[in-house]
Amino acid sequence: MTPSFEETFSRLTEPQREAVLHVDGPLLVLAGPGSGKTRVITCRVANLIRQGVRPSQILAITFTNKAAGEMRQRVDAMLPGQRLWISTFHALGVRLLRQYADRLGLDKNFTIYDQADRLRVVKLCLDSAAMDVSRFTPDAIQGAISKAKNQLQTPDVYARSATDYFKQIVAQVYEVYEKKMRDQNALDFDDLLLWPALALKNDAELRAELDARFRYVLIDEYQDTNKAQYAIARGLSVDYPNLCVVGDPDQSVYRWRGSDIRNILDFERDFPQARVIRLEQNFRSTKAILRVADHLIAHNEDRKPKTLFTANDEGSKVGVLLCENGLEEADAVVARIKSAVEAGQRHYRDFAILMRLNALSRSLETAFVRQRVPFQMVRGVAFFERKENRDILAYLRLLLNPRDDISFLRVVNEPARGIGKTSLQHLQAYAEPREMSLLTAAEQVDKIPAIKGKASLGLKNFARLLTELREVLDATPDEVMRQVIDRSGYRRMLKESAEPDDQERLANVEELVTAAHQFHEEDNSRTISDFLENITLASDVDGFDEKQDCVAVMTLHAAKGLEFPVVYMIANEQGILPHERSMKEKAELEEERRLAFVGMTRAEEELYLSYARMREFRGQTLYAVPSMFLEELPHDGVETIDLSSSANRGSGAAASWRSQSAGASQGWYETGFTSSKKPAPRTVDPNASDLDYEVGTMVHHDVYGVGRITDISGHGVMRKLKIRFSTGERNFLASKAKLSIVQG
DNA sequence: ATCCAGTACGTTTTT
DNA sequence: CGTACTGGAT
Repeated sequence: MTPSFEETFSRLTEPQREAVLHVDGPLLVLAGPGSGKTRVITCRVANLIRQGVRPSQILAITFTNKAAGEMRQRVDAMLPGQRLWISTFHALGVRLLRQYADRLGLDKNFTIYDQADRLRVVKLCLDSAAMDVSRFTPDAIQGAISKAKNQLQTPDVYARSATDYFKQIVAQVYEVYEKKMRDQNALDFDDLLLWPALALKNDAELRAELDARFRYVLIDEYQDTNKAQYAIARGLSVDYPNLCVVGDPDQSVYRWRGSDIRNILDFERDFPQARVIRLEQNFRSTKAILRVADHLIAHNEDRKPKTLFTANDEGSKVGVLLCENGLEEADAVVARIKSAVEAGQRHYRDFAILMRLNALSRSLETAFVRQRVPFQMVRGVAFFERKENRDILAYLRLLLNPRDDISFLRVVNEPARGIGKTSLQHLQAYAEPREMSLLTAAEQVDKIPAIKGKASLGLKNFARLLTELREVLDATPDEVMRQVIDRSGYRRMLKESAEPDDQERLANVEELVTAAHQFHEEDNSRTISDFLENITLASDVDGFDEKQDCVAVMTLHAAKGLEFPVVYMIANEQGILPHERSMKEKAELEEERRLAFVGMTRAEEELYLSYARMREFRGQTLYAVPSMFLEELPHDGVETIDLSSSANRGSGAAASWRSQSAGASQGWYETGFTSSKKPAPRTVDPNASDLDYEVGTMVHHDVYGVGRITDISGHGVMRKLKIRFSTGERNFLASKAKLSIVQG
């Protein structure tokens, strides 16, 4: 399927070939959007191997695991069976830290804490240090710590530079935070970069060893590297400065996460002998799309100008769609996609809808369900963030790392074991001075006089449960998980619950087991520990499956690196794109513009930018202002299409609404067109499932047998059915439950 | 210890 | 409009 090296090489342009044939010494490839970057990187790796470089000496860094997987596949197609190291920076960090754990004073079974976990840790720090930080949110403190780590600042270094009051508070918390993390044998995302970076800096021997091991280093999306990542790249390229970085400053969109655009802008200064190659021919988009995107990005002052060009067709003009409100925008976009597919022009997989905020996905979801158009929300991680799944994962983490107090606290009373807040306070008071994990303390609960009765018994049972479960850790990942779910009582808790949502939770937990099973099927050497690591390091796009024939919905950030025949960018309004929190500083605003640029350049043939006259926000409907970026497009390059209901009604209604006061807009709000709590009439809201349920319908369920629907509530995917079986009444989600209608 | 009602509070973007 | 957390009652 994938063409051979010769075939691919023969079709490359001159600058592309130049990049591919470059072997030794530093190389900077400035690759515009759609410039065949992936092809060039893959070919270059293949060429290195053909030139006699051992695959094990090549390290390729990608931005997501998905990109890593794809590159591995492509290289394998050209040169089958070669084992080279392709991963993200974070995955590289984990592997190095596990391998060199002893040398760095780490326990190699460390747990990786995500955003939510580290916030818990910060809160624990604030509690235990009894600090008055009411002026600052834990989140702000956590953010400051993360930023410090991105800058390679350890607590002592940070403390020295802490000038203002906030920083002084952060410095104190940072120190306690680090101690807690060490006690719990946990590392956060930033540590996965910080530790390797510091190790390379401080351990000359280790640095030399790794530098020699990875003689050829290749980094994609280099414009989005931060200081720690830069230090890693640099440390691996001293004795063997064969560092090839690929990127596009105009696509740098992670400044807020510590990325430093200077890394790419200053590459030539860091490596004066560097070869610089520009890839400016675009193979992806039509002339019309490229011209509009290029015109927009030219408004950024802080950039290296470049000339993008394409030999592709002119194509149709970029469409700017005006809608009445967010709901109609979602409906209109989905309807247009649907009719294009039904006209036989396109497949659903040809379309992507891109948005600035995840919060915008809700109205889209309803529109998709209502119009019965298949779609995938590219937000793979969300599933694992559901409470029930996090609980099960916490059990597993605690099994693998008994010192993980965060996970302990999460599940010790889930399901309820009669262990309340006060008992846990006693437990913590016992454990802390003894430098003991909470689980160890629980094992010796008999020595804690303050805890007695039900709580004492509960803790003992919990400790015993974990000891027992630890014995099954060698089983397959899905089996371990099943054991956890069953023996912890979690399954029973959900199964016997009367809560309507708990049946869905049970289904989610089952799905988690399936995921673990599939993970093991793909490669049966992988363990439960690998599974957890995989989930934690997964990015949103990792869950995106382009083979499925459905419309892809994702954030602009997630869309980086992807391409689609037709792209819809929604909510092009001031405050959303650019985001209101990024409008004050010029540097931030320019990043927003780059984000818009990234979105627009994902499109191959058609591009539409929509915005609404009114947008619902925190339950209130407000007038929206079109994005300033729309004004920055070439006027003759776009075609405006008014889809708003006022235009369709052909009245002057829009003008009168516009002139109305806030009080009048409240009246509009109450008419039920926006966020009315009243369920919409059934005629405009067919249910999510193909089956038409009504109260009184007799249905069959695989587990409970035949029953009668007694109540229906909710809409779309959240449509709920109450069904009375001979064994009692139960609630189901219409879209999830395995039900069939019983005739007669 | 647990449950519930009431309220404060908040929204970028993510490895 | 949600949710996440608090403080009350049971």
